[in-house]
Order: sequence, then structure tokens, then C-alpha cells
Amino acid sequence: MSETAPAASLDFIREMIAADVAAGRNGGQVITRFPPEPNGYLHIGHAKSICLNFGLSQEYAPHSRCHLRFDDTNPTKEEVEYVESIMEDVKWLGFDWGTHLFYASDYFEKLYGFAVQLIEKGLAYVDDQTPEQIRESRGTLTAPGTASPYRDRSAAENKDLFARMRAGEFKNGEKVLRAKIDMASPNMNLRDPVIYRIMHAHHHRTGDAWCIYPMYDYAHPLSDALEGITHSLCTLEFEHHRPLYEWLINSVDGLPGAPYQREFARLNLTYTVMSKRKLLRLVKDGLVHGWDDPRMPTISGIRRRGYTPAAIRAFCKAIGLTKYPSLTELNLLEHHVREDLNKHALRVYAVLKPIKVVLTNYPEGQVEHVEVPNNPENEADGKRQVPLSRELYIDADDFMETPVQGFHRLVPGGEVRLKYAFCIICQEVIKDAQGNIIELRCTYDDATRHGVKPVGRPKVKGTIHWVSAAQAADIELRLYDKLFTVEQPDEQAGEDGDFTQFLNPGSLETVIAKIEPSILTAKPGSHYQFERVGYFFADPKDSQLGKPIFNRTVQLKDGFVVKK
RNA sequence: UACCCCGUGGUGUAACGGUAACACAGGAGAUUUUGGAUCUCUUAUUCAAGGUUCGAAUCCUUGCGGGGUAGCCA
Repeated sequence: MSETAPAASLDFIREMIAADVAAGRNGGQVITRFPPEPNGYLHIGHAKSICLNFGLSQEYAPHSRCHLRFDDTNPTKEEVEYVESIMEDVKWLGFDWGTHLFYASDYFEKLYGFAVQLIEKGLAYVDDQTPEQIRESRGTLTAPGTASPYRDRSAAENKDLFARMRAGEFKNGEKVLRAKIDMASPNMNLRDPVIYRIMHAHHHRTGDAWCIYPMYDYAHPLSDALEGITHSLCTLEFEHHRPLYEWLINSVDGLPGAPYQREFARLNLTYTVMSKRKLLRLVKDGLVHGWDDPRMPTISGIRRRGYTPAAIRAFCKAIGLTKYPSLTELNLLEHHVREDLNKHALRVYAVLKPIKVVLTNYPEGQVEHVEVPNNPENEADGKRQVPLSRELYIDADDFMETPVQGFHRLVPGGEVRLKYAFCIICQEVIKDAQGNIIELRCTYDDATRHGVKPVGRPKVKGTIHWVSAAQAADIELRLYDKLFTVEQPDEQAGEDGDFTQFLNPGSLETVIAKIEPSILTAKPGSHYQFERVGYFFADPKDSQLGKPIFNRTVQLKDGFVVKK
């Protein structure tokens, strides 16, 4: 064994696993699995599980591994498209299942054999009741269930019936195979759960080979055991399934492994929804532009938004792992995104709401280039030349005709520094007939170049970014904001309310910005910080070479907010 | 109103019977050619009541609050 770290503090799962390893259980091996059903796209909540399961396999390397297993036991909901996107997302997050790629459908034959074994042991029976009858006889949360009239069929009869179910003799819903446990159990999952159902449906991998399919509750523990999984980690809603999980592990003979299941709280994030059903609704109703819309909490969405794998991993580490049904602030995610991007994103000047500035004492027709660092956080990123001339654009937010208290930027008669250029003084405000400001006429001071602060003059408090008008590129920017206006849209909407009423109408604003010409070479899928504005990501789908389109990943923190 | 799980600053977590701490958020300052970043300081916490103990966030009891569970979904 090679590790281990100073061991900061372990969450309850890791503590448990550490104890297992210390006790030499499973020969000191830790084998986990990430088991998505390929029926949709992965979201940030799945990232928590991925970071846990794959993270564990890294922490216990080399005595460890994490399987990627597709839980494809319901052919009516699953598609290869989802299989592919899930694999892409896991890889993008920075994890690798190596050769350990599995499908529950690979075990259909073995699973069938185990079911026959249960029948022979008198632990499973074929039930002819209708779905309605089964539901009614299951009882309620407060009342016990009642036995099916078919509960005591002989093993031989059950075996025959089950074989005929497989052979396709019956229609959907005509018969099921049930585990024979306890119809009076306070745990509904133990009231003779259905373990096989008839589905004449085409499976994305097994085709038409099967017309009976195992249920999750049956397939999952046995798949875990077949793969030698040691720790089966899932979210809290499966807590009540644990006794069934253990029942199966204990009831089936000849299993190569003895995994156990533990549960942790799923991730909830403010200002978004996480359930597949609700995300699907957003896509289907055209409320967002697809699963990879940068406003979506899907992995493909946040990837396209410009969030980084490292940021997401750091976030998943920061949120911890407990059984408390917590609500994490979106804030925290954004913090980690900024932290990562601050170190790596190249800086560029972009003016989102341009006002023209004319430097009246700057020679007409002259263009010079000023040298600016690509990333002050990392000298190795080098420098670039930014054109500067008589006509510039600055951002409308950086000028106030009648400034509020505390405003440090340009005002009539006032002075600001143009970053890495020189200071300018606003001499005149030009307006159109409607009174809109269309131009600022300013003078520049050559003595203030290179950050020089002339003595004897009032201190220039503001430094603003700018672009040279003639050389500026017109670039499309997609300014994304929170998808919802309230922290918990589903909670607020209530049981029968509609969460879409809380959709943020301003979650996407598209603008054409004036950006320094170097931006034209931006590669799709690259990160930038538009100085003083935010982090932006060249959209990998819609950008073209020489014509990038940017998604706003996250705004910069703004220490100055105009109070109204 | 059955059973199971969970309650620590605003939020997320740590403290494993022995000084309640960390991060985010908030506030103040320093610094800065980004009102960013960085650095310093700071506000604010054990659901309640009993009990056990020299000592309880931690163990016990009760109460209160939150979440989950009645698919031939996963």
C-alpha cells in the first residue's frame, strides 16, 4: 500500500471504507461503480457521484478501480445516444474507467439463472395478477399488504411459467416474477417486489433476444456482486431499498462478491432544477436550446458554458458528503469556476456597451500598439500588442454624466486611466437630438504612459479598459445568467404548481461587443477573461474560425454596485 | 398519520466525550495599471427540554422541525 495523506477529515463513507481496508476486508480492495441508466444526460448532481466513485478508486490506487456500468434494464427508455454522451461526460470530468466498462444487459442470462435459483428455493413466484391488483394488494404506508392468490405456486409450476414468460408466450403485463419476502413489512420494498416484468421491446444492446427484463432492484445488487464491487454507493432515495439489496445478496448462491450499499444525499443547487423530468420539460418545451444549453445544469451544458472539469471537481470536493438534504449555493460553484479560470484564462479587452471616445489631441490616422500582459497571474502566458488610436470605445458603464458617490470612473472634466495606455480627461459630452450621449471628446496626457502618476495632480482612481474603434472586431456574446429567479423553483412551485413560472426572462441576453482584434484568432473551446467584465468561453459549436462566438461563463465579482 | 433517515453561523462542511473550527457569502482595511486577484482583520453557529458524566455538538429519552417511501421507472 502506498498512501496515505495526512488525512484531513474523512466523510462518513470514506471513513467506513477506510475501516474496511484497515480490517483487510475484500483483500484491502476498494471497487466502486458509477451506474447511470442511459436514459438522459448527466447533470452536475451526477458529477458528485462520479467524483466520489472514481475519486475513491484514485485514492486507493492501485488496489482499486471504478467501473462504469450502464444500468440498462428498461429498454423503453434507453438509447445509445445517451450511452455515448455519458461516456463523453465522464471522460471530460477527467475520469477513466479503463477496461471496466459494463452493461447490466451483459448479465441478463446470469440474472435469469439466479431468478430460476430463487424459484427453486421457494423465494420467488410468478404472479398472474394485473398491475392494478398488485398495487391494491400491496397495502399502503399504514396498512399491510395481502398475499397474492398465486403466492404459493409450486417451484415446478413457477419454473415452467417463468420459462414461458421468457419464451414470449405472454403479453406485456400478464405475468411478473416476484420475490417472496414479506407482504406485511413496514418497508414497501419488501412486500414481494416485482423482479421481472414482461416487455416486448427492442433493447439498444440485446435487440429482441429478451422479452422479460429484470427490475433495477433485482439487477443492481447482483450486477454489483458479479463485478466484484465492494462498495455500492448511491443516493438517499435508495435507502429503503437496502434491505432488498441485502436480501438478494444473501439469498442467491454462487455470487463471486459480497458488496454492500450505502447512501448519501444528492446535490441540490440554488436557482436551478435537477430532476431529469424537469430538465426534459425545459428541453421539450423549447424553454432552453437543448440539453447542452449553457444555462442547463447538465454536464454538457456547463461544459459549453465554459465551466472547467477542475472547477467542478474542486466544487464536488468542497460540498462534502453527508446524509443531510442540503441546498448548496450556486455561489460556491461559481467561486470554484472563477478560481480556476483566474489562473488560466487569457485576458482580453472587450467593450459590451460601447461609447465612442475621441482623443482630440491624438494625431489623426496614427495607430500605435501598446504591449499588455496576456495574464497577469502567469507571466509565462506572454504579452500581446493592442492597437491604440484617436478613436476608441469605452463601456457606457464606465462613464457617468452625473456621477453617484463613490464612482471612480470617467465623468465630465474628470480623469481616468486607460489600462496600459495613458490617462484621459473628458472635455466634452456630445449628444444627439434626443439627448443620448453619442461621443465623448477627451484629451490624453502623454506623460502618464507606463503607469506614470504625475505629481501634483489629483490621484486618478479609475482604470478602465478600451478598444481602438477602427481595429475592433464585432463579436457576438451570449450573456447567460441564472436560469431561475428564485432559489428553489420546484419547491416554490409546489406540488401542482409549474416551476417554469420562475424562469428568468433575462437568463440569456445577446450583444455584439467591440473586442480587440486579437480575439479573432480565438479557438473554439478556449477560455478568456474579458477584463473587468467576466469569463467567456468560445462556443465550441457555433464559433467559426475567425468568427468566434462567446458564452459568458461567469461574471467577475464586482466590488462596485450602483445603489439606487 | 406507518416505517426509515437527517437537524452545527446566512449556505456547505469539520470537530469521533475534553478550548466549536474551515470554506463560501456578508462587512472593514491593505495592496493593485482589472472596483478582479492577493493579503489582513471581522460579523455570525451546536433545534428544544430533560438525563448520564468532572466534562456533551457528540451518548440516552422525549418533543419539535426537515427529507424519503405505496412503478410491472431507475
